Amino acid sequence: MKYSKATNYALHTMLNLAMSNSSKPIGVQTLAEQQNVSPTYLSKILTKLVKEGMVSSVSGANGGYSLTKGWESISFLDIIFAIEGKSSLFECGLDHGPHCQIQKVMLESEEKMEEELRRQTLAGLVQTSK
Amino acid sequence: MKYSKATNYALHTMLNLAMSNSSKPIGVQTLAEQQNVSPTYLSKILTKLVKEGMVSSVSGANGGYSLTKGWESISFLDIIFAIEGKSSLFECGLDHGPHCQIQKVMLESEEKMEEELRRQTLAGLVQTSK
DNA sequence: ACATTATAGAGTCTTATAGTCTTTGATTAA
DNA sequence: TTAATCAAAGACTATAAGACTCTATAATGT
Ligand code: SF4
Ligand code: SF4
Repeated sequence: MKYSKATNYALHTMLNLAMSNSSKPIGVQTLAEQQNVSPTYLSKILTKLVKEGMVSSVSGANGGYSLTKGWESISFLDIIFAIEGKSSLFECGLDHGPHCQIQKVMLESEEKMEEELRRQTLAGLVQTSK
Repeated sequence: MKYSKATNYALHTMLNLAMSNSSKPIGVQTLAEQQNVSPTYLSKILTKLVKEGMVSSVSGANGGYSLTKGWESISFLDIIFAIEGKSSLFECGLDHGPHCQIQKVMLESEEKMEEELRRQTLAGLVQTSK
């Protein structure tokens, strides 16, 4: 069980966008160079972030990607969910009702991690990264 | 990113062993029936648990598996680590030193989950499951 | 000896991840 | 209005991981 590389790329890209804070959008070409990843692949990842409303894109010359308003409060969890999906890490298939302790423990522990990931915002990341 | 089915089997098997608490070992055949999984596959999972010292096995007629002494304090995390391995969920490959905030956040959040999984023991599970 | 049961390894099947290539569509600058 | 520039979408391929299966071997009790 590992985070996908796509999640890694997404986190770094969001940090890059947040740091550069230029008014003009940044092209996928540039973003890709900073992480040794192919532009076409990164663009698929960026499209997911756009669909979640964290990033806005503009086509055409001088186009590219930029963070949307309110980016400061985007959390790690938001980014991770955008890429990995929102479903639980533990799924047994069956459902033996509310007395199932296994599920309870697994889900609660996962929730602890998510709480922390929700607490950490892009703004906080930028703050400590520069 | 999901837990593997093997982890699921391992957790259920450990619970089954803990609940049945018979003095005689239980064969993989029996353990497999309780979860609709093939005996040969479950045996591979059990072998991992044996190697971690949580379960002891005896070959031959009337053989099978049983929990080792001190099973009460085995945690969810112990079981999960035995199957999934102990490496971190987030690995970026590179290492940009201690000022890397991305890694810091990811690892700390993971640690929160593990704390909780460490707190939950087999004994506690049995207690609330019967 | 013989039946029973765990262990080990190779081998298969399926699914998910990671990535490429190509086409289309939007936008801007000339 | 045309050409260049960029994102979006989809089909496609490749690699790796997960989820098994099969067979052979070793240990143990009767
Ligand atoms: S006991 Fe709980 S974890 Fe196990 S199969 Fe039933 S619902 Fe799922
Ligand atoms: S910045 Fe941190 S997470 Fe990113 S590659 Fe460097 S060490 Fe890894």
